[in-house]
Amino acid sequence: MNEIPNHYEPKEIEDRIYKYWQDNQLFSAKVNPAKKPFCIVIPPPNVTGILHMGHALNNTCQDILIRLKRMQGFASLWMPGTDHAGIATQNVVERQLAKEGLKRQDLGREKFLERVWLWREQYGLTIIHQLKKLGASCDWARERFTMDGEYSEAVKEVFIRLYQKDLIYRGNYIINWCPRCQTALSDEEAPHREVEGKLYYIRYPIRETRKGNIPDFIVVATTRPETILGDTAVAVNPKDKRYKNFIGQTVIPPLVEREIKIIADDMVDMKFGTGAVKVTPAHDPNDYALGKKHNLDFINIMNYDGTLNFSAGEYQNMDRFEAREAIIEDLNERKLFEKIEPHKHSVAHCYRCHTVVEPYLSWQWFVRMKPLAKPAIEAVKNSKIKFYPKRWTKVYLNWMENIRDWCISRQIWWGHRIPVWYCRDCGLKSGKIVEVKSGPPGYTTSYTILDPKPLVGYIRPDKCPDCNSANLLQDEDVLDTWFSSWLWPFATFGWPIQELKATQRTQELKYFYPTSVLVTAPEIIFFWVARMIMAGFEFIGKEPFKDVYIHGTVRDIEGKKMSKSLGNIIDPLEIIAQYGADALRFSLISITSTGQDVYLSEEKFELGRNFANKLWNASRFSLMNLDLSLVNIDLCVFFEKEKLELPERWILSRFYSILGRLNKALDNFRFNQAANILYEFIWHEFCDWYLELAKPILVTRSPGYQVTSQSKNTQIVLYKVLEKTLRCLHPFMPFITEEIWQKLRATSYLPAGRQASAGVTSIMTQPWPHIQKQMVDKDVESRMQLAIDLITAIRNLKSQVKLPQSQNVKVTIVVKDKKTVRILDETSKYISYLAKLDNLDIRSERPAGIKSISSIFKKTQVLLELEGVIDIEKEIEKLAREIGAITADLKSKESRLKNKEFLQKAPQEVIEREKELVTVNKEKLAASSKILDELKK
RNA sequence: GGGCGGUUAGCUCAGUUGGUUAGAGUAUCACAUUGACAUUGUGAGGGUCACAGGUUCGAGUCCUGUACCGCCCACCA
Repeated sequence: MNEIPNHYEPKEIEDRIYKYWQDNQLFSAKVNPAKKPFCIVIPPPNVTGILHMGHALNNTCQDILIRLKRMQGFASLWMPGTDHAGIATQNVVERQLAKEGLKRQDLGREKFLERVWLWREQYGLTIIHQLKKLGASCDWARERFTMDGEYSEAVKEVFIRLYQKDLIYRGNYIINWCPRCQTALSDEEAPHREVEGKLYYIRYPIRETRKGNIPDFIVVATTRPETILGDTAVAVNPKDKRYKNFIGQTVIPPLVEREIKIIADDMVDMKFGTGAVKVTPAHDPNDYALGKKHNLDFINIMNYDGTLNFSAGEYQNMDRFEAREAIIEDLNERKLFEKIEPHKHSVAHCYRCHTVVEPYLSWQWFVRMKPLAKPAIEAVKNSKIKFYPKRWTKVYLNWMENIRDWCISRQIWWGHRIPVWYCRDCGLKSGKIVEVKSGPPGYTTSYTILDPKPLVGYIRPDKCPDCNSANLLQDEDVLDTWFSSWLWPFATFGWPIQELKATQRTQELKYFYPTSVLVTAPEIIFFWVARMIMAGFEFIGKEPFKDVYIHGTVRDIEGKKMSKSLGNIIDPLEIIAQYGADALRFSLISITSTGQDVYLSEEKFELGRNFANKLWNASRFSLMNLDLSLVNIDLCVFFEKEKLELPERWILSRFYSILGRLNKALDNFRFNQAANILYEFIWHEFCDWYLELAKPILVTRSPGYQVTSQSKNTQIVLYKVLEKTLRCLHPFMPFITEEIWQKLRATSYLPAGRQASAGVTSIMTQPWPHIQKQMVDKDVESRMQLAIDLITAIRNLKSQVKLPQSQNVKVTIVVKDKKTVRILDETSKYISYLAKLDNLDIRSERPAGIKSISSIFKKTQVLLELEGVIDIEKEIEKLAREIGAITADLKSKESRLKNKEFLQKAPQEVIEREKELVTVNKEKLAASSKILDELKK
């Protein structure tokens, strides 16, 4: 086994192992009535996506669960796929076109879509390859794409069903418009960001003055002066005494040939600005409401691209921000500009291109959300669906209970086209379809359709039911990407086609739905999680998943979100190349506390790398010293644990102790805790103590080597613990555990007959270790712990006198307690070996006249005898300090034990422990004082 | 304006029903080194658990308030 390299080299191993898993279809999950299902649907990454640390964390969590459940005997399915990401993907392809000097309109819709599909074929699977690098054990045969033919049928089906239930409608409302992407956005797609804006105070001249005490203008405050051009009223609060006489007056908005009224409405906040507000119903949601209420005109002043339109008069074709500047200048000239104030406020931005979003009045399709939200609220309230950590429940419910209708139409080309047709003949004739040229000359005509009476269907209708015309026009818009992703947990199983074909697909949906856990980031709760829950109840009648695990956001070391524009990205693939996928996974998981954001820097991956290397070398050591023909799991003879030596019984007990804690942590999605339990066990128990104790038994050349009849047991126990530990670690570090396990498994040692029947073997398909309570022995653990503590105490003493640890010394342990003496008899050989002692003397009294330094540990006193080396003065000083500390501690404990309330109210075991400590401390104190006296002589 | 999270060692963070002397990783220092591993080993130093009150026999942990940092939501003209 000397050919095993003494450093773990992930590069050579990972690709080979991943191929082995795939070649043997180990990720595949099938309906199996004998097993319970466990299913996770992947949050489908965008086809434009490249793997970032957020993905790495997200998918590592999922892979841990999937691999764990697979080992635990579930039919464990991880459903993979990608999202077509309408706006994002269209933007990417448009940028590509721009390099060729083209716009999408130059190609036309069909050709453009061909280009997008081509792009998808070329680059769209990048992220899938990257997930494989990470070790994701998805059932790749099932990979889905939200634009797949089958999936698109599901989207259409859903649209039609909702339309038929009157849960989808078309209407002319103020929506969020991105002038750069030139499409409507949902509220969630237009997040608000705080900006340092300005508040402009502007004078609106009053047409006539009835009473002399009114000045000849009213001042309004606005952050968007360009919208003056669309003003159709000025509003004040009816309770506002300042403006009592203004109500009903006519004013002339600056720069506009128009007369508008001053109206009164409670909505106006008297404390803000001047208490008078300009009303632009076509460009502000509040003003829109006022406009409806007071029957105002709606004047749209803007083109799709954010330039001003013909309603803007001399400002036509100016960009909205240019126009703002120009207008302020002109107002200044006309003495209608009062003042300007800095004003912090939050402004909606496009979530794709970060352009400032414009509230824009337009015809769009909406989903009525209140009825859909009802069962989705119920399900979370009665814990049918649980959030981990719990606090997200409140966030979810708060959003759900205040849900607003969802704008689902997008004015882009890449996506599911809305399955709606209009009649061009009777529509145009009745003036309900208006043709508008929105772009520069030569561009495709776009249609503004005003008539909300569409023909909704699965396929294009032959003719118009009203006028029999075949001249039909399909709605130009496509659906919001999230209108397809919200169907992910069931559309990926072929819904609704499976309803028509009562095939295997139906069974699969029945078997795997509701899925088990959804693992995702908080940013996506509203976009996706909430909507999936609504869709699940609406279309399947059941929740889409039982648990929602929300992990934190990955940030850079300064707490900033990682993003390309900030240049603070740590590329997971580079980390994989440098440290290995296992190191990436383990590091990420260990430093991510449940639900807490992760602050990442590159050196944090050394944790995982070092750990992988440690495990590799511990295994290497084991493989060098194990007789695999003896210890192979299939040949393992039954052994009685009573016949084992203490270290063997100890490590077995420790393993089964941590297994319980590990299971509990995993059940509660405490991944970091689980990882730390394994790290601690492997490094600081298995390697630091057990392997060290096994050396003199296994390694002939080891200094303490002794032939013992126990060596066979040692081998078996070492093998067993290592093999089971590898299984426990496998979900976290799949590659290295498989590689070592295969070496350890050494199938060549299997008898010929067994080899053939064994078939494909992989740690992936091994059972998760079972709890064995009888192996946990707290008494064994405490006996071994005493030895460990004494060894540490001796090493500490050596360090105090600056002796190398390898220096053999004489030690006396003074102990009166008979039970402890017995334990020491059992463990003295381990203590002598690991603490490197020439001689270990166990006595009941401190030998008179020896010069030594000492350490007092519980009831035992450890003396290190070093003729001539001892610095008596220093030792006296140290003892005096110790005596002071013990005395103080004793004092507080004794007073606590005198406190009646403490004795009455504290649990018995706490009181016992305190009493015990008082006795121990008293003995310590006595011993220390005695030594002090002796030394002083 | 509302909600949520954070504040613990120089740094990054654990700490699950309140109970011995508050832990890890990392950095620092000392010592070690030829057979598992320098991606190592053995030790050491380093903390008023943000602050102020309160509940309790007992508070890093529970309650109230304050400060600072961060995030989310809201029709902040």
